[in-house]
Amino acid sequence: MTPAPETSLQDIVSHAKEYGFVFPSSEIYDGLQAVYDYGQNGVELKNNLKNMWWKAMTQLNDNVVGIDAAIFMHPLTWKASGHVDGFNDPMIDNKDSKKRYRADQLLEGKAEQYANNGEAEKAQALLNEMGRLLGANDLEGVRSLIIAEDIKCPVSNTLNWTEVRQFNLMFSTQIGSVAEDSTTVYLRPETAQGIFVNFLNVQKSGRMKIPFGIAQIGKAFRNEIVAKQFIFRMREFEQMEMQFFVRPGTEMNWYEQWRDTRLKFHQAIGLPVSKLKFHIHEKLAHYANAAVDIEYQFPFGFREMEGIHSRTNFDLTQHQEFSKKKQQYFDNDLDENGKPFGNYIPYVVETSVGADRLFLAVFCNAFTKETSGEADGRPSETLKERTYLKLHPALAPYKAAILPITKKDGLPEKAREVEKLLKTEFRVFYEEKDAIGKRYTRQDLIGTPFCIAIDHQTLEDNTVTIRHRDTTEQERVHISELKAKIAYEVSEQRILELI
RNA sequence: GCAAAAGUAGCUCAGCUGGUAGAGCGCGACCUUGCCAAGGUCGAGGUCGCGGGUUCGAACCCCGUCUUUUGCUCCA
Repeated sequence: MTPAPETSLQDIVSHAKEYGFVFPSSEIYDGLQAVYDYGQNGVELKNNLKNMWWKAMTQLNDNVVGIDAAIFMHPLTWKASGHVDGFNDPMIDNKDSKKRYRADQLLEGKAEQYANNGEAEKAQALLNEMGRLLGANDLEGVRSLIIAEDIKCPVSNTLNWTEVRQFNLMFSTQIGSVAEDSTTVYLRPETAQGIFVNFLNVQKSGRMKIPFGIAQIGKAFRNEIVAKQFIFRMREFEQMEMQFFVRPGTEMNWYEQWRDTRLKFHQAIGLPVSKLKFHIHEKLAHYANAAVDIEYQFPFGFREMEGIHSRTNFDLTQHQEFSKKKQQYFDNDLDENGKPFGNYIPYVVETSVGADRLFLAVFCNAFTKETSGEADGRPSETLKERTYLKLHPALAPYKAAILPITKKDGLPEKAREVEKLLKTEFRVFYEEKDAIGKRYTRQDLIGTPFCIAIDHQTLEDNTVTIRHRDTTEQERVHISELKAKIAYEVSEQRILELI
């Protein structure tokens, strides 16, 4: 067997759609850009991944608990986090140079020119007018002002401007049925804030002692300017985040520890070391004092899959300020002088992985095309291509397929007995139509690790064959051994033990 | 957002200088079939992305529009 040439993203997208993993959203209406739906097999794989992550966080760590916060949050949350002000700029494009500018910066630049020419009053008037227009959200007015002030693009030196557009990261909607009484709320752009605002609730109700973590899986929404690369960047996506609260000064140790633990997780679910790497952030966000990405080698290159950030006490401090509620923790542990560490706002180490990106990584890695027959020098007609998903058995949508070799002589009845035996423990697939080879192939394409064939010998001695997906090899086992054998192969335990 | 290319059956595609649509695979039924996409018979499935225009007549020519892909830009 020889490995096929590098698979393209196109192959992945096609396979995902053809075999019920990922569909474009609203496809019958021509689709909705950057939104995708998970199909019948995709949802199983994604659920399995989320479940593995959840267990790796909460079950393996007695000081990590989970929550499920609402998507809607009080609007002040996003003031405190910086998402409202920091991520809300009026942008304008010059049609000739194709350059994009911040409209407010263009006007401020002009005002500065006036000031430098000794026309301070004119400068102030311009800034006031800009402030008024932006405050009233009058974007057309801002554009008119730019043209009236004869502000040209420094590259093309023309006034050929597009309209001013507000590039807001967040989606907004209204709470309250009557328009006048309604309040603008946002669909959360990250799940982390739901954890921060519940920090004290969890700490107190769970009697949690620092260090401890809060984990959450949930949808988040971002109004991305362009969306590309399939489910890698979507407007609606799912995050798996854990915020770990630590004593100030210890954050770097925890940061390093979680960074290594998270890498082990990705390896444990089957992603090869060679396709994973750390990418350390040189330029840090305003809230972080250390940050590293775990990148996976997608068909379009190494890209961020998970971020591990040391977020300092930025978020809790912000929430304390905006909510006027103390976010302190009293640390009873004793320092080197024998005194309690006392009150402080904890530091936070965040691990944040995109469920959809993890799905894509696992799917890309599992997607395997092999050709056989070439190496043994036979004529090219004997060349066979085989495509299968080399998913970790614990992640596969179906754990086993039950296939009577023919659909007569009582074999289907016998096979149904085997199905009944297994279906309460594993998700199994029963099929009796078509040739056995075709049925094997169908299971390969969706990543089912085991095919159990029922033949005439089964009727005599209660043995079946198990055919392994990756090797296509078969072994004969007694029906009574089936459950234990499959249970071992598909067990989550074998993954968790590696982390 | 800009530029280029492409949209025909579930998938991959063919369809000549304009004359009202085809193949392979897949799908469904039946027959045959003892292990890696098996053979046979029958069958379902397309207002050719959408909207206009030219023409006696448009999948094909023209205009617009939507979607996708690739490259640039953006990713605050």
